[in-house]
Amino acid sequence: MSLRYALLGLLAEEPASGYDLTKKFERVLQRYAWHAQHSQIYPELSRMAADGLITVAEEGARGRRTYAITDAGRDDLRRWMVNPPDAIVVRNEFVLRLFLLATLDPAEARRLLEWTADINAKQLEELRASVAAFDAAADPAAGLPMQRLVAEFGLRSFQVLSEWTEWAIERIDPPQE
Amino acid sequence: MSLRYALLGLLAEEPASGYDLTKKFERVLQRYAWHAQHSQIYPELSRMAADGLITVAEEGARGRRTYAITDAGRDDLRRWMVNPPDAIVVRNEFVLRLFLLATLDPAEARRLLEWTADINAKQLEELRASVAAFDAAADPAAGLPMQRLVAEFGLRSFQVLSEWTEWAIERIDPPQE
DNA sequence: AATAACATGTAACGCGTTACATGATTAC
DNA sequence: GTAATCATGTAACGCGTTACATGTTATT
Repeated sequence: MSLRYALLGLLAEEPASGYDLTKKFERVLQRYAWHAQHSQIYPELSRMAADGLITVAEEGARGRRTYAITDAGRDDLRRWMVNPPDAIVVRNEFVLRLFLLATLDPAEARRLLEWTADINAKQLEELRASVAAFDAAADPAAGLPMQRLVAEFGLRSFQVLSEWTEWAIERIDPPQE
Repeated sequence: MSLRYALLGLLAEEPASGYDLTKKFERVLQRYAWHAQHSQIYPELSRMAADGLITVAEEGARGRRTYAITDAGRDDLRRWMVNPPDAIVVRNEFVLRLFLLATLDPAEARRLLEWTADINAKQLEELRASVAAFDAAADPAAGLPMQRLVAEFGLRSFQVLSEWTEWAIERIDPPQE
């Protein structure tokens, strides 16, 4: 059911088409929170419309259908948001590899960590740039919007992974080649 | 296919039964890396045995079957470990709620963050205790084993979430009740 | 004797991925 | 005119969850 609430949450910010939502998943949610492809999104939007959680707000060119959240949808979303489950369940193939690092020999483990550090550094740089652009444009008198709070969480998470990989590489057996 | 490699990885450390593996998932992997229940684990073990990646090493009381990884299994696992995908895909319902925090009013968002901080603090304490016990028993002359490296990643991740929730709560609109 | 923990199995259903399929509009 | 992007849809298959189902061994 998480897909449904991810979609509802995005539609709570602004109306969007299945195509728009697919792009948002790719650009943002996939790396941190949730993933879905268009083949899953389109049928789910139809079901959500049938359930009265969203409505077609506009029909555009190329069969584009822009959906908007309804009051019933907002209610449903709110209920889900304030009733989190008590167990945290995560699926992260990348972290799974970290857990199984001990099954590699030190040289290979080192290489995997270096790869990790690499792609992480790239993602951190991207996020840093977009946050900097946002901060430059923002009104310093106003409070931080929620989106900025979450971006901060992203920054700090990348930062930790970056520091940890450096720390771990230093501690792996063959200290240098 | 990640389930298969999670199981192979655990069996690479030591032989285990489906029951043992189910417990390991619950205790360790679920929170950070991967999740599976016994109903998924038992059939997968049968398939892995049929594919020659593991073998029944021992049959015990109550129909217990202890599996051990084979050389073919180690090869397969190694191949998977050193060939990570280039996109990071994460499913984390908890982080999804953080992304959708903006859909709640400030008071509710604050409550959700406080709940987050709470369960996070508990998990951090548990991990801290088990790491402290491990460090006390470890030989200071030997290098840190991989498992200790990963535990460090867990500690730092919890630490970041803890600091961030505190930071975010301070920045949410109604500064106090 | 009862309860908890150990131990495995499977059927039904729902969620998620891959692949196939089609067509319109925009930019070069 | 042709390639890229926009835009949607669905079938087949594989992965994951829930629920049902059964029996053994250890502890109190």
